[in-house]
Amino acid sequence: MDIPEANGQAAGVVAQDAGLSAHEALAVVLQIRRGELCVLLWRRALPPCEGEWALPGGRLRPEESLGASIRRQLAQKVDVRDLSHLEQLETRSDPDRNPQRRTLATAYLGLVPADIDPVVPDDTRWHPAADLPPMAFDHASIVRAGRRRLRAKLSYTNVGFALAPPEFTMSELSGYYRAALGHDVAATNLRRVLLRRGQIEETGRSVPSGRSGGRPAALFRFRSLSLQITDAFAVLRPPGPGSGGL
Amino acid sequence: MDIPEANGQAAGVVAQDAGLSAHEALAVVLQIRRGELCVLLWRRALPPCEGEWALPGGRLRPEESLGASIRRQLAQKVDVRDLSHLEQLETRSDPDRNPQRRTLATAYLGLVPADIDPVVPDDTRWHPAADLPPMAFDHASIVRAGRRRLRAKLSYTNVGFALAPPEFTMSELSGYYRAALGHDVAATNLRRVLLRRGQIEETGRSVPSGRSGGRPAALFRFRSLSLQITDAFAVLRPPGPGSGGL
DNA sequence: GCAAAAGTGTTCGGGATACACCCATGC
DNA sequence: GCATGGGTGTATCCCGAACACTTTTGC
Repeated sequence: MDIPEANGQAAGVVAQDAGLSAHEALAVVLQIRRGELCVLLWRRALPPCEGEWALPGGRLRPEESLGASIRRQLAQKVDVRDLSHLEQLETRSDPDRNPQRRTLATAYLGLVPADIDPVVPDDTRWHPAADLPPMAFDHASIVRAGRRRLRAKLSYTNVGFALAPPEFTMSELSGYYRAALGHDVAATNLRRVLLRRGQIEETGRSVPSGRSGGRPAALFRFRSLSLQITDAFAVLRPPGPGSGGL
Repeated sequence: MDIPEANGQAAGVVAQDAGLSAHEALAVVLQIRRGELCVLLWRRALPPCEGEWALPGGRLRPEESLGASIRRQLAQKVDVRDLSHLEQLETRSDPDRNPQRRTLATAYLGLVPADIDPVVPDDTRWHPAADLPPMAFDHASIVRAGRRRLRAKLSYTNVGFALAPPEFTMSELSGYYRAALGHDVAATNLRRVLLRRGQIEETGRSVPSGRSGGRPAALFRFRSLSLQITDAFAVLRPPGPGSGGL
C-alpha cells in the first residue's frame, strides 16, 4: 500500500517545491465494547514505528475528498456500513510528526454502535481508549482528541444515537454514557433529560425481565440518526421570552 | 505569489500519482469594528474568481506547519502581533472546490482585539461578517463556520479576551459580545457571569464619565490571555458533591 | 436638583441531580 | 410475598435573565 521509499522521496522533493505535500486521512473509530470505550488500531509490521499501534487510514487519492478517502480506507478494516457517525477532527501538520517524510494527516472521528461486532483483519484490534498501547507517530494524542470530542458532544448533541443500537433500554443507554464519559450516569435522570430534549422516544415495546425478576424495561430509540445540536447556547442565550430566557 | 499555471499543472499531475496534493492555509480573521463583527478579505485581481473576495492565506511551504504557514501569510495582510488568538477550524477537501486545480485548504480562525486598527494592503478590506460580498471558491461558507465557532466558544470559554482590548468597561465588553453573538447582552449580568467564572477581574481603575454625566465605569481585564474552558460539561456532569452536581 | 450611566440586590424560572417511593415481574 | 430492577414524583440547588433600586458623576 505504501509507495516505495525512493519513489516517495524523489517525488516529494520535486513536488514540495510546487507547494505539494503528502496527505493522509486517519480515523479514531470508537465503540463501546463490554462496557468500555474502545478504539480500533492496527499493528505496524514495518518501520517506521514497527510493532507500534496506529490509526487506520492512509494516503489521499487525487480525486477523492478526505471524507470519501477515510471511508474507503476504513472499508479495509471494518464494514463501512457499521459506521453510525463520522466527523472531521483536525489536521496535524508538524513537519516532524513523521520522521521519515513530511506528511499531513487529517483525523476523523468514527463511531460504531455497541450491538455489532465487525470482523477485523488479523493485524487489527480494539483497545481500551483509556489505556492505549505504545502508539506510532502522534496517533495517541489524536485518539485523546477524539475522546474529548465525543465526551463534549454527548453533553450538547444527540450523538448518543451513534453509540447505541437501534433500540435499547435506559439502563443499557446509561451504560454507554458511563463508558464514554468515564463517570456514572443515572438512568433515571438520563431518561428525563433525553426525553425533554426530544432526543429519544419510546418504541412502545419492552424487554421481558431477567431470571431474577424485576419490572420489564421499556425500549427506546433515538428520534434522529443524524447529528443534531439539542442544547445550544448553554449560556449567553438570546434575550426575550420564547428564546429560552425568563 | 502564485506558481504559474503550466508549472503548477505539470507538477500536480506527476505528484498526485505519488499521493501528493496542493495544500493551502486560510484564515477567517475577525474583529469587532464600530460595533460590528467584521472579516478581513482581499479582492482577487486575477482569475479564477477575478474580482471576488477571498480569505487571506496561501500555499503551505515544505518545512512549516499549517499554523506557522498561516501566521507567515497573515503577516502580509496584518501585523501578526495583532492576532490575539488563532485556532484551527477545519480542512476542506472537495475535489471541485477550486475548479482550476485540486487544492486542499485548512482554515483557521484568527481574532484581533477591538482597539487596534491594523494597516492593511490596498487590495484588502474589512467586511461585515453578516453581509458578505461575492466570495471566491467556498470561502463564504468558511467565514460562516468561523463565525459559528466564535459564537459557540463565547458561551463556554474565555475567548472574549481575544475580542476585547487589554482593559475595558463592562458596557464596552457587552458591546463586543452583542456584535459577535448577534443579540443583546446585558452588561449587568455579563459582569456577574464572567466574574463568577473567574474570566475577568477589576483593575481598580476607572474611566471618567462622559460629558453627559453618569457614574464612572470601572475598568476590567481578562485574567488569562490564552483560551480556557470555563464552563465545561453544562449537562451530564460527573455525579457527587464537589463536582458541580448537587 | 436632575439626568445619565454604572453597579447592586432581588426575584424568577429552567434545568439538572439526588433520592424516596411506586410499579411490574419472576420465583 | 418478597426480592429485583424499572419508572415516577419531588426536593434541592445552581445559574442565568430580568428588573427595580442605589450610587456616582456632569451640568
